[in-house]
Amino acid sequence: MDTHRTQQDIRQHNQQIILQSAEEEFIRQGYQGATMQGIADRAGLSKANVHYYFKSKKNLYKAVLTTIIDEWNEGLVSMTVDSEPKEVIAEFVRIKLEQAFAHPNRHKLFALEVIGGAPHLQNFMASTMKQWAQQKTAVMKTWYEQGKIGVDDPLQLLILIWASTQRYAEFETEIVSLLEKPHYDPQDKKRALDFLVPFILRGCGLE
Amino acid sequence: MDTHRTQQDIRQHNQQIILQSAEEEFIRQGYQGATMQGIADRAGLSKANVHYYFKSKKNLYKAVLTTIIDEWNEGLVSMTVDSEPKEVIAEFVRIKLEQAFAHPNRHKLFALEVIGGAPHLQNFMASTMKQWAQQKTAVMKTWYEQGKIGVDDPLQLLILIWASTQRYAEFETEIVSLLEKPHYDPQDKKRALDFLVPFILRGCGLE
DNA sequence: CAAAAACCTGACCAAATGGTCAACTATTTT
DNA sequence: AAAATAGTTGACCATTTGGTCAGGTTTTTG
Repeated sequence: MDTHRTQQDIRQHNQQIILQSAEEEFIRQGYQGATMQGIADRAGLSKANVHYYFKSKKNLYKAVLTTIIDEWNEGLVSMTVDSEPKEVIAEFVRIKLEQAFAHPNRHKLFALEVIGGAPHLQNFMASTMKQWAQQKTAVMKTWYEQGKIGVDDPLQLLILIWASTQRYAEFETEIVSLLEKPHYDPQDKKRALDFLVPFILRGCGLE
Repeated sequence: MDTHRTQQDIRQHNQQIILQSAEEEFIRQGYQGATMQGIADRAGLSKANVHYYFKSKKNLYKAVLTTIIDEWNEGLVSMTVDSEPKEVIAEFVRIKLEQAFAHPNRHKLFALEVIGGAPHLQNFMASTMKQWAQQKTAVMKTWYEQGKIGVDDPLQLLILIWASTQRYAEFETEIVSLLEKPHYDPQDKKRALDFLVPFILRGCGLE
């Protein structure tokens, strides 16, 4: 039918569909369990063709992980000593929850990596993530000292916010089962948001 | 040296060391990635001997999962309409956090299963866990209607408590990295507890 | 103490899988 | 339009791995 796809289109399309297929296979089967054949089938390509775009399984896996890490910086709340804590924290929870519902698979794969000891993420966690966390906790510590917030251990707060938002992505299977639905519907994100934001603000002694 | 181990001792010891080795291998490598040879090596037994005790890899994996599910019921807080919400919730958080620090591997494996779609846990999640959650949320709903608690969506609260406590087990790698330590030390559990209990109680509008 | 039962293992297989490559087709360039 | 470049694939291979089994050793039983 469309006999005239440019090579650019072909390349872009195939690379993307392979990455997406790989992401799902890696989540469902784990790194070792996922097969190049399975990824190829899901993508509707031949196994050899997948190898044409990604030299090896490890190479493909790293490409998938890179996508995830690149996304990590999206929508990071700017947080300074002069910001209004209530606004910043609420916005942070909102963004994290948005991401969790928008890209559950990426959160799942990230979680799989961390649980398995983060063999491919050590560099990222030891540098980017650690620095980011240290900067944020320093600001929050100042807030505490100025009496603007009721939490004296900001790292614990950060862990709780990550945990409570990302949970909706990582444990989708469990939560959806408890909700007795096959999938999330838009209301579920709203329910989570309407619960989490006030709850966390109260926890912080705000509002 | 100890030439006179009874067969009962041998059996018990080997089964246990195999289960423990398998648990670690399954976490580190995933189900497919874990090899019977690797499990045998870690246990200090021959591969054939592992097969002597557990007929197949799938069989061994199910045995490991069963251990985890059996433990699930340990220390479940009794929660009735007449209980004092503040006490019950604080105790629940305490127990969950205790379990997370005491058995991180089991939480990790459970999480791996759920993230991967819970192929081996569907029965458990659809029956035991769902019924338990429904019973607890019903009680909390009554608390809310009686004005004893400031949370109107108990399931969200349950999810948050699970998420924020189990996180310390599942994401041990990440948290330990942020703490700049090789392992948790006893103070870390205390820090988590001292943060979480008051935070969650405030979130619930208690205290 | 000898027969039975339980425990243990090296050697071996069939199946699955990551990866390669020569040859083929489609697109782009000159 | 033909040469060059990029995309595609079936067939093939080396390696790994779950699982088996005959025959061995140790413990228990009568």
